[in-house]
Amino acid sequence: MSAPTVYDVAERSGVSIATVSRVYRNPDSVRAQTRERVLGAARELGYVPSGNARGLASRTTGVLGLCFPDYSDPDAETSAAATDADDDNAVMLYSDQIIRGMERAARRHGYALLIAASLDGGPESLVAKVAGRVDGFAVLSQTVPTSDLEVISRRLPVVMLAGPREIDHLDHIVVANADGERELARHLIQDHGLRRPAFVGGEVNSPDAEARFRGFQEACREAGLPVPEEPALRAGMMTQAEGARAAESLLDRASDGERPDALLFANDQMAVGALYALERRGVRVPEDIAVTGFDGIPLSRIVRPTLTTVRQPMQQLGEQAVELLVRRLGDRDREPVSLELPVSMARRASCGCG
Amino acid sequence: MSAPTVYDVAERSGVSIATVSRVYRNPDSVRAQTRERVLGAARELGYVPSGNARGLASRTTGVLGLCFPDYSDPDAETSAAATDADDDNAVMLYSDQIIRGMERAARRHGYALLIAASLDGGPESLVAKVAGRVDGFAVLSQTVPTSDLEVISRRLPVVMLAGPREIDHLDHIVVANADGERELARHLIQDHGLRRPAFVGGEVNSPDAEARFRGFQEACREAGLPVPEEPALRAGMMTQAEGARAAESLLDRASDGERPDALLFANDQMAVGALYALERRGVRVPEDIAVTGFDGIPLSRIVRPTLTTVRQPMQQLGEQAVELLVRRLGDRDREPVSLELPVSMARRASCGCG
DNA sequence: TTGAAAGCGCTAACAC
DNA sequence: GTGTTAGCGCTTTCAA
Repeated sequence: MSAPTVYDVAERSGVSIATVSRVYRNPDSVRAQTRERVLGAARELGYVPSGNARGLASRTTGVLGLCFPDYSDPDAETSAAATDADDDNAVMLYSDQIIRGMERAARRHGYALLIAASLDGGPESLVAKVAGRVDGFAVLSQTVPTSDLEVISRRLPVVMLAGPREIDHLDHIVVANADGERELARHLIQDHGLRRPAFVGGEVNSPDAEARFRGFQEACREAGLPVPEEPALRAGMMTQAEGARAAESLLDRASDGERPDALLFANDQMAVGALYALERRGVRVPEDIAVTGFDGIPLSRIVRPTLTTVRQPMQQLGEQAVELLVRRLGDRDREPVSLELPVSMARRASCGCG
Repeated sequence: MSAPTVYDVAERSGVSIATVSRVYRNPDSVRAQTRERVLGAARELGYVPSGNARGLASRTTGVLGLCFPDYSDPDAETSAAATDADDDNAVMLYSDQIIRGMERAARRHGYALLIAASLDGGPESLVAKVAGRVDGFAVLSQTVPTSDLEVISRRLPVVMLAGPREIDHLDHIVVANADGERELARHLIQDHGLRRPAFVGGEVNSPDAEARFRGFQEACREAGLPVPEEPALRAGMMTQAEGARAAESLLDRASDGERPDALLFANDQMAVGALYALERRGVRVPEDIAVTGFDGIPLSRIVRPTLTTVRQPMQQLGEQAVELLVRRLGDRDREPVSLELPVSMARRASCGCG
């Protein structure tokens, strides 16, 4: 009593397996009466076509994939307002937004979406699993070893998301990190008259953080301010805890005269952590010091003061990823493209705009 | 030059296809030296094992699925605070939370997650697609015709989420709708001394909304208030727009003396819509009238006044769904279970707790 | 430890 | 319209 197959359905409805197959793949190519008979038998038997067998025979799966890292911030602080632990789970992460964007776009094109967060493994790794079950997939940068992608991308379309273009024959989408941070810094300098901005970055190998730093540098240059060679500080994980530490260490480090008048963080998590730390030390934001983030996570709108930041269009990123995959599926030989999605600035209270 | 297969790898590394297979399935059963040779050949060739072929041969996919309806509120109003359209996309939907919960739990168990939102179709429907590619899957109620589930669940584990138990041999998880609403109403009546609460429900066939209404009734009964037979009003889609309309119509309908002093909505979306409508009419919340929702969507914390509501543990729902699936995969004959997840109340400003 | 061979359930020519 | 017949690429006994 194993699962019924086309053979069972065919036998029960007195047709050939080819006809059964047709009923599912192309109903109109079968006489209505025959079709009903087949469908009837299928219900009675509890027949469900095997996606595997189908995929194997037709060499397509109708599924697109996404590999992403686990983006949750393990040491997020609970804000004063959000006393309920449950609420923190309601914060939307990058991955959630990308998934949403991809799922919708995929649906429009008739695909389902297979998702898997990174997990290391030998030959039988995450990617392998996803790669073997989809027609094409998107990868968030730093999720999958480049060498694996190198191999896999020879066999199916892969689009790289939000990182550097590690493999140049792949489609690739980034957000305008440098542009966004430049505009943000320019706003602080020009509109708020701040003169001693400090940028808190991430690790050197975080391309997003580095691009944002470049934007910061450009704004300094434009404004005739000293252009730092390096971020004032680098955080490893870019978490809230590290943002808090960074804020404190930056205040401690400097004598009053040279204390920065603006802290530009490479992401919102750090900026939020800094906000808490500054509050604890009685430093007022934005009166004593301005604080900005990057990403536009929902939390940035909930903290007090609300956080001035740059919104990343993550949902769009997901949608575009699907578009590129679908397009490449349609034409394997098209030129690889590299898209840059525009970002938009959210001027809020933490820079003095609120 | 089609994709390389085990045969290609086998030939190139001078072993049999069985050995190649073993290298991927059970590396330790192959001599280290042989293994390296195989792996080397695989890289050179750009070999990626076909999930389809694998699934077909082994009758398992290593994938769990989720079918959900599209939960986005098409006519959500932009709140005064959220002037930027982008921000609205950052609101986390049920589906996002369930997906997150399922993905994490699935990952822990070594599964990937296949997701697909409802879309209608003939024999080649959404479910069929998902069902054929997974080892088991969860379905949000009202997403898939019961008759389809009936058939499919004969062949693989299905767990029903957040609805009535349509098929009694299936595992099933609900949240404590009635309990939550009862507690909420009790709070309004006992702690805030409100005497004329009105419940705004959904369609009769929305089991969640009905369960919440039952909770409301119970609270009225307990308190010795008149127990309504029916919700004061029923909304079809339970959107913000309908919530706004409901609030207005309820105010218009009653003369001042019998105007309700509390509006309990069957979900947050409607409650938020009502908040906007009341503000437009100059009715103060909670001074003139209390408003509550149900669900605990992030927006409920962002609107002003903040919305008193009942939080649904959607992420847990996803996690539990995976647990049930995994358990059933381990033992097809276990008794079907029906879990009820506890909810928790969020007392906020819109009921006067602010 | 490795190989040979028989499927897994379906699709896709190609006949009829 | 419908049936026949090869595979699709892998796992899995069973032998060696």
